[in-house]
Amino acid sequence: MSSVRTRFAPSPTGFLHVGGVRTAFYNYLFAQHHGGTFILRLEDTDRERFVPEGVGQIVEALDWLGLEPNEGFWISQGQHKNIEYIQSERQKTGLYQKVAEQLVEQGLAYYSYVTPERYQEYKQDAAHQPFVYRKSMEAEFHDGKSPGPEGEYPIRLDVEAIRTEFHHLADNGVAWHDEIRGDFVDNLSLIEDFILIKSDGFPTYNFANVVDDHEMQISHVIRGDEFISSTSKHVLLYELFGWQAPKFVHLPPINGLDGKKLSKRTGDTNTLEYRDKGYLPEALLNFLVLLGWNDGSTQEVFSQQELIDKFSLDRLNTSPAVFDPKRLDWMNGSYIRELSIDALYKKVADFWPDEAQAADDAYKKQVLGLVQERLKYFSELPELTRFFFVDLPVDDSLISEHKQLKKLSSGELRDLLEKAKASLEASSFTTDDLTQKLNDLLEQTGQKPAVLFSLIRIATTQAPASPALADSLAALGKDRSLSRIETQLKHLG
RNA sequence: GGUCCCAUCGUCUAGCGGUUAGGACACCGGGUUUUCAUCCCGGCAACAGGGGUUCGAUUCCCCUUGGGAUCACCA
Repeated sequence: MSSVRTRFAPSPTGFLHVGGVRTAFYNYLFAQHHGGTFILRLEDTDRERFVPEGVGQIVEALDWLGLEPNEGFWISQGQHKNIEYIQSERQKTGLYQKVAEQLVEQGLAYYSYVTPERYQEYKQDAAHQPFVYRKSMEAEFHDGKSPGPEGEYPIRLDVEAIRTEFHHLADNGVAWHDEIRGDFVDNLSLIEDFILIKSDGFPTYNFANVVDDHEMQISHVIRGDEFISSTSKHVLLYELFGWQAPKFVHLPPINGLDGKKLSKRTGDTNTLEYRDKGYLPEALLNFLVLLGWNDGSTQEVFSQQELIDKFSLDRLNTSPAVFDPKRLDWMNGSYIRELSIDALYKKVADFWPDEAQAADDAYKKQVLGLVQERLKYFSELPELTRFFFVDLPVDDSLISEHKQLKKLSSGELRDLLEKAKASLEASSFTTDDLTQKLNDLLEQTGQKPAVLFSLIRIATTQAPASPALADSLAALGKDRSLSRIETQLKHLG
């Protein structure tokens, strides 16, 4: 077993963001590539922003994507599994409190009396200058009470104390290495006395993250680059505890088309919306993996196994990528086209138009086969196939706006349709025979396909677009095709 | 404002000192006996700017500009 252990550690403050999916996937691929372990940990220490449904939504999305962890929290049949990977559960064991109090005993951390409000005032006063909070500022806030057992006051790290006790940190600063961005170093004077345990007894991200990554023996922390600036805090903690820090990889952000952070306006951000619109998870993943990674070749479409085989940190990009929905559509369409009809049929089960309810499987499969190549995502299915299941009202604009047909008089149109009707009445309505009959009709009328076929197509579908004419007619069948031509004829008067 | 990150076609990207700067998406033409799509062919389109280093910079260094992150009892 490889010693590579990665983790995805979302916060249930809402749904799973597609940007988070890319992060999860990179963690997953890296672990799989090395035969390592991919872990899911829930970071729910912020009880104020906690969204109860968030937990289920995150797992639902990961499950849909097939990113089940090798280890860690999961929900199976409504049951929460491995809750020891949930930080709020871990907090109940007193784990974080114990570690923090050890630091207090060592004189490296202290109970802090400053209120958030007063802290903000301090900051305001320090406008335009760097502001770092220090223990020496505590004196004026001490109300004489001693800290209660419930953690009435938060615990802060005492950086000044660290400076005097850890000379190498005082001299060299806190240094760390990012696997794709190189070396970083922060002077201790830049690191403020940050909070380890909040006054509600829950650990902060900066603290819990370190304790848990160490306990869970995480080898590689692959996360968004918004954490670059707080990594020195984490590394400082590892140094204090004498723990070996994991390797760090900070991913660039994913932006929307407007160059700003991906938002509702530039594309859906909720992963489950992609499922509901009918995107294939493997296509979404393939699209996302290329937003910041490539194998150096011109290959665009990768199977999951290929990605596992080829994924490596050194091919990761450091610059931001823009999420282009059109490229996703292309990717999804290409995945859809690769599917067998039977496989595709199973996947689109929930996307048929209401009118298809009564249709049998064989017919729906036939229709599906005709639209497969033009389907970009499944929720397009109704508009693409409705006319196969129900007679649509005659739409005059289809003819009046047709660049060739609009030149013909209704008499000429009627004449053509009558001939078509007569010809089709003699057809067995197999695709081959229909093709034959249609070709004969071309000769008989002396018309161009653009005119004749368009007219028949419009009369029989009443749709702006449809699959190849002979195929569509064969699927519709003789009765339906002829009756629709009849309807169009009557409409032309 | 302090600290930090980033910078090749509109978009995703290849490039790791010498290339006609390549591919893909999108877009625009053309072809495949109608439309839309698929597929095929073709086209449009980029090294942010300025200094260095070098025989030679898209590539290495610095500055400028632009974009972004962070400066919470959020993660």
